[in-house]
Amino acid sequence: MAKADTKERILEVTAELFQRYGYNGSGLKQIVTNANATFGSVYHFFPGGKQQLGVEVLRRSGQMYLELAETIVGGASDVATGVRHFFLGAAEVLRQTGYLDACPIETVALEVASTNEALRQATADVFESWITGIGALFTAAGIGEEKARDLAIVVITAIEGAFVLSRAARTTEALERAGTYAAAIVQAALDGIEP
Amino acid sequence: MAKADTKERILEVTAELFQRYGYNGSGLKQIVTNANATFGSVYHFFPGGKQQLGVEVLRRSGQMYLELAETIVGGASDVATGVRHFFLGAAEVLRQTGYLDACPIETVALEVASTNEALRQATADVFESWITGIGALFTAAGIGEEKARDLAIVVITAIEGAFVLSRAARTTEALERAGTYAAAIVQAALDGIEP
DNA sequence: CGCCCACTAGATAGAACGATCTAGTGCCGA
DNA sequence: TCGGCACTAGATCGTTCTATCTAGTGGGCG
Repeated sequence: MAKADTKERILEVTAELFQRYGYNGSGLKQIVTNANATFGSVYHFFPGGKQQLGVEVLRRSGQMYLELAETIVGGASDVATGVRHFFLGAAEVLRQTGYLDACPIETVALEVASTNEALRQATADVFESWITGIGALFTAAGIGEEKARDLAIVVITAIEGAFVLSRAARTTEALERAGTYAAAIVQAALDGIEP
Repeated sequence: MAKADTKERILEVTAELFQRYGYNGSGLKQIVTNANATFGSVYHFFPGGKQQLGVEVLRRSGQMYLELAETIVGGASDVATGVRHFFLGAAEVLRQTGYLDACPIETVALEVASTNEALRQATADVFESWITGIGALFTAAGIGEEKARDLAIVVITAIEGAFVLSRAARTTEALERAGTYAAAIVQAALDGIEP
């Protein structure tokens, strides 16, 4: 067990720490301790240091979270219901983890937006991949491409914003309300109503 | 000029740094330098250290931002138009500051949500005051109290989420799209349509 | 005038930060 | 069997962090 892929353990632990405490709040020392690794290992696998580790973690977390979203949203009877399920599922995870686990890249995105171009670009790429991925689900449900992109942006902004309020208040109220309205907006688009 | 209220200068500078770089990203040294103050001054006015300074800055910024929102939203011909104006105004400010100035407390809120109870409570109080304040504008426009609160939550989550995407992408697209849909939701409530 | 206290000034402590370095371990193929 | 290389181990460097400390300065009030 101690030998099992050190690089993988570092990535997993860092992803968890970033999600909970952000980039500046996650020290290399804590990463090394939690991953049962050493400084040598970190700089062997990530010669670019903390920044390179950060970029790889963001990419990885971004892809995993998109896959989760696609599974839940695409797995429901219709996309509007799927969107609703995703918000409620996120609320449940947040509550069960003591309001620790929300979006895996949001905190980092805000922290580095104006201080680290490489990391900022990584977070921008992740959000764009989410917009494209969720938008594809909407077009597959019969919504026009341009409108599907707009809807995807609205749904993603809603959940990101709801995470902020819910984590601060330690309440799932924001996620529940935002989920209701996001689902309604998607339903209206399915019904062909213009915004 | 150097004598003019040192405490005020510290608060102003810290508010600006928090907004742009977050709590962990804003060092006391940088605060002291930018405010043309000294460590002694900071610990004289804020004996509780960085945490106390943070709490006061959050309260202050939260109140100022609410007043700005109330002015813009309440100053339009109707609240739906006001909401739209606020999103577009925020987009303009963001663009003009090189994607630096978004929400004054959002970054800090995410950073401290799981690490500092006093600061977390301060951010929660600010968000709650926003919900109450914006909700009051909606009830004044003829919307029922319960629905007004839900609408306020949705509008605030929308703008917070849009700030995340817009700062990361260095584009105002998210703010514009979220603003359009947020205004539409408020308009629907004014028209008496259920979500 | 002269004292007092709010405030300034900046050196310094002590811990944590990211990063680098030299040794050393152990597996794998020739 | 042995050489090489991927990887581990952890001491250490210089910096930065928050916080504290002593020594002052200066303006208003008795």
